[in-house]
Amino acid sequence: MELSDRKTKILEAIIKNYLETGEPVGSRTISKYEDMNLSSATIRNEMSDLEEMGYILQPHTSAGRIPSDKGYRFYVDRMMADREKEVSDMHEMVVQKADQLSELLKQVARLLASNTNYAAMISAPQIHRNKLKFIQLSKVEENTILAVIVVEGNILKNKMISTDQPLDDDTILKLNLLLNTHLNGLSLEEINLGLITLMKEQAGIHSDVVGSVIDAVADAIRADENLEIYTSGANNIFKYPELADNSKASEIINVLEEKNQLSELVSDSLSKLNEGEESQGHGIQVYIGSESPFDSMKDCSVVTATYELEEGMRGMMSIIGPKRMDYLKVAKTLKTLQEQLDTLYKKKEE
Amino acid sequence: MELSDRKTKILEAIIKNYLETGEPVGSRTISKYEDMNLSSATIRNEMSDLEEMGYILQPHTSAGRIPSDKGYRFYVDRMMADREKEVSDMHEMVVQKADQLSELLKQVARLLASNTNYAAMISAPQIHRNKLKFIQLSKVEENTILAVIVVEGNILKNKMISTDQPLDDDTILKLNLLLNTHLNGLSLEEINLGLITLMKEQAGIHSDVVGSVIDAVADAIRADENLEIYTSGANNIFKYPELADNSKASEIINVLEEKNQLSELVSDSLSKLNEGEESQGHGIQVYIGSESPFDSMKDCSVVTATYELEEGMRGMMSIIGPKRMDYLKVAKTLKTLQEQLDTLYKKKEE
DNA sequence: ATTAGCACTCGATTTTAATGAGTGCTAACA
DNA sequence: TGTTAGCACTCATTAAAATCGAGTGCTAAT
Repeated sequence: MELSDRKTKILEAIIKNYLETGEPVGSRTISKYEDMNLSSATIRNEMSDLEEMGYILQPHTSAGRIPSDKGYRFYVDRMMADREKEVSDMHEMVVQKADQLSELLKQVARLLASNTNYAAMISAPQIHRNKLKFIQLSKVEENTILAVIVVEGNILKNKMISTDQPLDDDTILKLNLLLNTHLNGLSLEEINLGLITLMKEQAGIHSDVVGSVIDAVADAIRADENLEIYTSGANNIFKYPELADNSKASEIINVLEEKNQLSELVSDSLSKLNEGEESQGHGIQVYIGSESPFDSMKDCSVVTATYELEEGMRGMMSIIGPKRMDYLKVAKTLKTLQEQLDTLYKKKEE
Repeated sequence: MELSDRKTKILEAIIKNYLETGEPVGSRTISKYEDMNLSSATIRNEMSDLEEMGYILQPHTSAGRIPSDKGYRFYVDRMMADREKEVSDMHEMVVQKADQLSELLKQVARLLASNTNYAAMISAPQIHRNKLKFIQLSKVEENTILAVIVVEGNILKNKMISTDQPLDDDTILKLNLLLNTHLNGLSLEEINLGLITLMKEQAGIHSDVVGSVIDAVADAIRADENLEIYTSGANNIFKYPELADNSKASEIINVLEEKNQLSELVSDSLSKLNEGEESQGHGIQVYIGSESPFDSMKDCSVVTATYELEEGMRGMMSIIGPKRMDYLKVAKTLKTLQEQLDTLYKKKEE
């Protein structure tokens, strides 16, 4: 069967109404719309077709219709297409510059949640081009030295290293030189066993220090493993009765708190974006119900967007809410913040 | 009225039963206990007295009795007193050493939550004796230098500083020397305006760099402001019907997620502990219902314990659950982890 | 092709009744 | 005088029944 213009119009009306009310919508309701000069009976017939086509469904016999995942998908795709419709009732939403990256991210998460009334999360940016830039050893205590490792993108890693014997300043200077001359500018792959052995040899009795430093370097470069994620507005889900029931709420809260599933989502979303699926504009992805990469979100929709803070430093933010979320507003909010983060970066550049 | 032995026994029986069932307990139930050779009528009379004295209350006429906050308090104090009763059915609860402090804390939070079936939180340790130990400037890029600041207790703070003109290695060395000779060993109070001005003068055209570094030092020393807190097991609250109702759950989840109230709790609890109120053994504090420092926890009990990771690095962990929580087990669990963290520290020392 | 009309369905809400755990009080008892 | 059996009463909870009404599908008329 074809999706006629009229069917489209009716489907859209159903979804819009359901988004607002959260209640199944009946034929009568639709027929009362001004620009819909049809009787409820006609609407019923069309609805019956739409149901057969899989766009809507009945929670039970003799109830109104609600959108199916397919129906939502139709709506979202359509909405994304004509995005010229600007939503203008945006809250004040200004990202303050923060000297701590973590503070900035927390702030953004909070903004997202409070503006949308859904739950929000944001991941710290992941680095892509991970080359070692710089190593600095310094003596902190008699038997303790501090290694500071700087990776491209100015990501830092600190490590305290205890030594058997006290090291004098001169030795530290030498080790510093040794490490920097050998390792600077290298990526993880380029630091091979041969190189490590060579350096250990040259370090003589201090080879254990070199070993520790190299471990720290490895940690610093693949920092994405312990991907930091910040969330906000988890309690917003209680505003939507369809999510507020105990077992569902518990599951969602758990996902938001334990974060490990979220980090999968981040990887998934980032990699999809990198594959160049930018067709849907500005890298905004929508997962509706069962489209989500994991089960625990099957009653929710997740809208994700990437952001780029500095060259190559990409992170992801997302909104988690009921399927009947206000997709338009959410997309708009995400986009606004995307732009703001972008601007913030540019300012920094100057 | 006096709390006779018999009243005490009955009160304890009521509370114990309520902790298990979560239901109001009636006179008949108590009278059936083997070691309680009294008829339900007698129990009723005693209960009536206990209610008058404020230890128990009726949710409504003709319902059984439940403990009041005062009743819980009585029970907890008593329980804390004879703590020789060891609970032995502890889960495997071994803290793995982690090189990242944050990983360690997350792990502990998770252990607490999974062992108790309540929500858990832990704060990163706060430093008390905050003296500057060491500053290291290094050049990272042409116009960027990195300042690493080490404070007593080996807390680190990094800051990237952009400069107007490029700095040569020699200048950096000089600034390093300048900063370290003047500032080492000083606390926040001791770094006064006079000293700062003096240093800026000596730095000549590079006074702005000195300024930036001093800012970073200030940040590092009062690091307690952005006190990190980790939570786990928030969804456990759904296991207790009296907390699982939407508005209450929402409030609790919110507190756990937004953390700022928790950090007040941390300060409160740490300062109380520092005042030497160690009478209740091992620094374990119990807040029952309205005893809690904030309203949002009025339906919960909060049990807190401090831990000490290294000399002077004290943090706080706590369990948040229903008033009818298993106080004994919770106290035991906290104590076990306290000890483990302690051991971990000692191992590190060797 | 559209629509008015009508019987029918079924979740939700309200009403009513039944249940039973628990109380307070009184009078009898040791 | 403290303890207890007995009884009338209360009231949340549960179950069952009745009612409501939004919504449907189908049919016959336009």
